[in-house]
Amino acid sequence: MPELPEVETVRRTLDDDLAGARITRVEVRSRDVIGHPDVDTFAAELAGARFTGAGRRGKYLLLRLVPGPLVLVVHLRMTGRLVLADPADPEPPHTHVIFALADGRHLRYADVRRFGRLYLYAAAELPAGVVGPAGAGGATGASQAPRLPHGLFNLGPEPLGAAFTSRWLADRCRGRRAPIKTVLLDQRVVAGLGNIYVDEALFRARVHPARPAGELGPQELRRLVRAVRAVLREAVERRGTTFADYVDGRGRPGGMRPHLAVYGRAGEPCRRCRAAVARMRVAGRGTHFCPRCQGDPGV
DNA sequence: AGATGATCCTGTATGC
DNA sequence: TGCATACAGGATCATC
Repeated sequence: MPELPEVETVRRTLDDDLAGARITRVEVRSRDVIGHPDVDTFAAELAGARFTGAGRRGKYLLLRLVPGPLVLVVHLRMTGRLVLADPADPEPPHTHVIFALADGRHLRYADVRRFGRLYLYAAAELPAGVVGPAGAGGATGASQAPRLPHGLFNLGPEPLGAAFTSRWLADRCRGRRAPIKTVLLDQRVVAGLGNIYVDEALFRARVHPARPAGELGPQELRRLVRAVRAVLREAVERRGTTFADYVDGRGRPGGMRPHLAVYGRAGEPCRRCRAAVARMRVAGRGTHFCPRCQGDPGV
């Protein structure tokens, strides 16, 4: 499942490999993977455009192009893959979009479950810089942001950036009885965490995933912010986690999986205390944790 | 208003 | 052995 480290790894590979490449033709085989605008406009606007660089916001990949400037926004969701390949290479199953490049290569979008989406925007339509926090401190209460087309317009701070602080997190947790895991998975709170790294961060911070968010103390929140940063930094360094589907822009799997402490390790010994890693359901998600290191959910 | 559940989708794993 | 069902999950939408 591509989360921030996986998307960042794809970004880096494509930023290196795609810069300067010009699109000659766009073939959309599955119309439902194009989220905006309509398919014909999407294909027509991109034909002839040239890639200038790759960015990322949360789990969204942002491929910049000229003229326009345009931004091709890609969300891989669960099983999406964006891979640059030689057309002679065997095509992955469930290939839905092909960008033929002037140099002969193909950028392919494949997605078994077809949950992922591709969007095309004029750069001017996208929020400038960091979208999430309104800047002014203590802006409690109603965030009067209107409901916008999709999540990209309503993202919280980057977890590896300066705006993601224990104070920010504390403000989002105050008074909430929802499990802390639910809060951390909310992309409006912090942009880029998914099921794997949330479980890993909670383990590193020694916080039980089902703890009501409003009951966490300042020290726990500080630990959590540090743990989120540490986990994501290490995962980026190891180029992401591959279970079944994830590969980077060159088709290579990530190297983080053997280093995960709890995710996917139910029944195996905790790396810290040797107690069996447990699995439960929190916020409708499979949740992995160490019952000894991460204490009680309640109180 | 905040939280929960259904929805999308298909490969893989489990159950009988 | 084979078929049927459960499960995985990010984000969105409907419904408490």
